[in-house]
Amino acid sequence: MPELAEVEYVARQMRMSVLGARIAQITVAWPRTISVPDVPTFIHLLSGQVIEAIERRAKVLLIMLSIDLVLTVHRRMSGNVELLEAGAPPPRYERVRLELDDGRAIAYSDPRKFGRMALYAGVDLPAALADFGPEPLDPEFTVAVLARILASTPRAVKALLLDQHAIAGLGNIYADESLHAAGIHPLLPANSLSSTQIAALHAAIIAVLQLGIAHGGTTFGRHRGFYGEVGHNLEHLRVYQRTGEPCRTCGTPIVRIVVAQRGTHLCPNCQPNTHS
DNA sequence: CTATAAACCTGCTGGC
DNA sequence: TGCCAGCAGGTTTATA
Repeated sequence: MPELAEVEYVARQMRMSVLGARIAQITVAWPRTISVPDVPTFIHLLSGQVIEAIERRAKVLLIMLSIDLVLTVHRRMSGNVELLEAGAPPPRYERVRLELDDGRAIAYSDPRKFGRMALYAGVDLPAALADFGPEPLDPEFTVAVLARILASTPRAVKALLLDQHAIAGLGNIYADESLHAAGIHPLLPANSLSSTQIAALHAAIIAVLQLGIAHGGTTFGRHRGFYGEVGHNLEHLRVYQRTGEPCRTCGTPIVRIVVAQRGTHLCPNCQPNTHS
């Protein structure tokens, strides 16, 4: 769920509502949520910081603070970042809470406890984010860039799309949706795709992500927006979690296979296991 | 380099 | 209704 589209949507919401707010008090209910630095230092450094900007890289939310500090949040499988109005009850599974000096609070909840927060000095941020591939929605992500990534390996194309070192921000949902929209079978070797297929995949990745953002993300399970609301992209998905249901393009039942240890959904008619 | 499995965690679903 | 196995949006690390 929290893939690029979900993180981007929340980042945009945060820009509308918490820029300029000061963090007054920090509570850490599950210490392992904080990967770096240690919890006492984390709390000490964060206290009194003003939220100056909100950005995103891959699936990581970046909260830029005063005094050249950056708070990063990776929600992994089940994390949510939500705004609590003054007096609002905490969400279930709250792991970290940032109380703002205006009475509101930013709550991080995460039932599975996989998500992580970290605090970096600005100078250390580039190194922390260095291993990500290009941003799919950045103008620099051209067909030629995608072609070069695909040509570099014989791995299954779906496995490559999930690899954050290759391309940043795609997860299981949007990888499946991108491949369906492009008419490409997930098991095809990445370096076997035709130039026509590469161009189709490039367009599909961008379209699928932009649609996901426009719909407020895909709530399959527990993704929530910054104001606690569900995203509506689930009803627009064409293959993900639709095993056995008719393809919205041709009516053929959607099939589920396993690729790179991940459930993978495809239309065997729209996504033939061949090139051209 | 590539692939696979396990680990980190808990909740939910489906089968019996 | 109740219990249990298996599965889930992600990433990292160890092993082959």
